[in-house]
Amino acid sequence: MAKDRKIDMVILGILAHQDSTGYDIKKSIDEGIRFFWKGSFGSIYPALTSMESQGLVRKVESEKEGRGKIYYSITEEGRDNLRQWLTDERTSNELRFETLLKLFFGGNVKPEVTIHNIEVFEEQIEKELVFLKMCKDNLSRVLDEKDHLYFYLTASFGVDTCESYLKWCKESKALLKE
Amino acid sequence: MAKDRKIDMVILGILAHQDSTGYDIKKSIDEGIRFFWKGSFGSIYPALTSMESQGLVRKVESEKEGRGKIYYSITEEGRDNLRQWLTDERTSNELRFETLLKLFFGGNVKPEVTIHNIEVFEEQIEKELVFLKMCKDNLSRVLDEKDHLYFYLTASFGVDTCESYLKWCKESKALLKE
DNA sequence: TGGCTCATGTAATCTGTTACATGATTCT
DNA sequence: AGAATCATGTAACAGATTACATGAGCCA
Repeated sequence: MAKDRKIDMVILGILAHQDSTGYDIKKSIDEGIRFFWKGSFGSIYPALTSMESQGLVRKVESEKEGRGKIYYSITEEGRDNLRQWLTDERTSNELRFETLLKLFFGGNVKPEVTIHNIEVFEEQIEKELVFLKMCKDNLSRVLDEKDHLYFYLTASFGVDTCESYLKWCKESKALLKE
Repeated sequence: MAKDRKIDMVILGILAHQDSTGYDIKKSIDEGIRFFWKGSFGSIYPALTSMESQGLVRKVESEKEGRGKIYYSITEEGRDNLRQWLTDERTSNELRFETLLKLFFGGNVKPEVTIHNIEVFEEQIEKELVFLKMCKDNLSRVLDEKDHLYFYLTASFGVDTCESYLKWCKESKALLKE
């Protein structure tokens, strides 16, 4: 049984879609799931090494001696592992919003400080929303490919959530300005 | 300058509202901010010890030799630290939703598996929503006390967000059932 | 030639969780 | 008396980030 390390599952999921280098994996994370997951080189490379020794992934022989670039491919055992995790009901969902922490403790500073904090949050979310809408839009045009419906639903979640955040920001600022 | 450890700020924020024991702090976290923040005894007690040696909190002389129970109080330096953090624009907001990860990689299993995962998520959120609505409701009746408006806004964020999640769940399940 | 991005990897460190150990107090 | 909850604390470990070290390939 594989460890419960989530980065392993992220990597397996990405490799199940297409062979990738560690560098590619980092990009896939940053571009595809950054709204709800992060990953650094410092976790990706060691994970690849340990997963190779477990037989979950394997190095693809670099054609034309691509030198330096190391592509990884998922093995059948890796796919089994991935499916097992996907089927497992135990799922942890965590929010870690420092903005909400600062809001909760807002009574210790002037209301303007909290209003400003909300505005900073608002700007972050507005940027994220632009990005997510673009993803959703692009995906809506290629829904014929199997995996894309899932990518689309994920992007939709992000869009809906961000819009809900922004609505709350406006209402809260109004309440604080009273 | 204090470390950037977030648990320290959580503790300072709670102590700014009222003197507490480590045990109380854990309860406050679980009851007040669990929607977006977690904390365990294993992080709270060591943090209290180190913050005392930094002069950010101090032990309250336990009247009547309360034996065993150790109340902490925030110091002026602690308050300064808290306000400094509240005023600092740098704020990290992170989602870590395993459910979305499983959704994103849903192409590797039958649609029913993903639908079921969404349903599990839905149930979690429904429970959380009941709790958050209760908090919001209670707080709406005591908005006269200074800090309560901030608690109320935080609970509102939770309610709005959960409702948005639930709407998305319904729509996504419908799409997947096609 | 200089700078940017591509690309891999390691070491130090941080932060926190889990599990355990221990015992007091309160409720039934 | 026994169970549940209150209460504090430690040790082992997990999981990840940051900064660093290193160097290739490409473009202007």
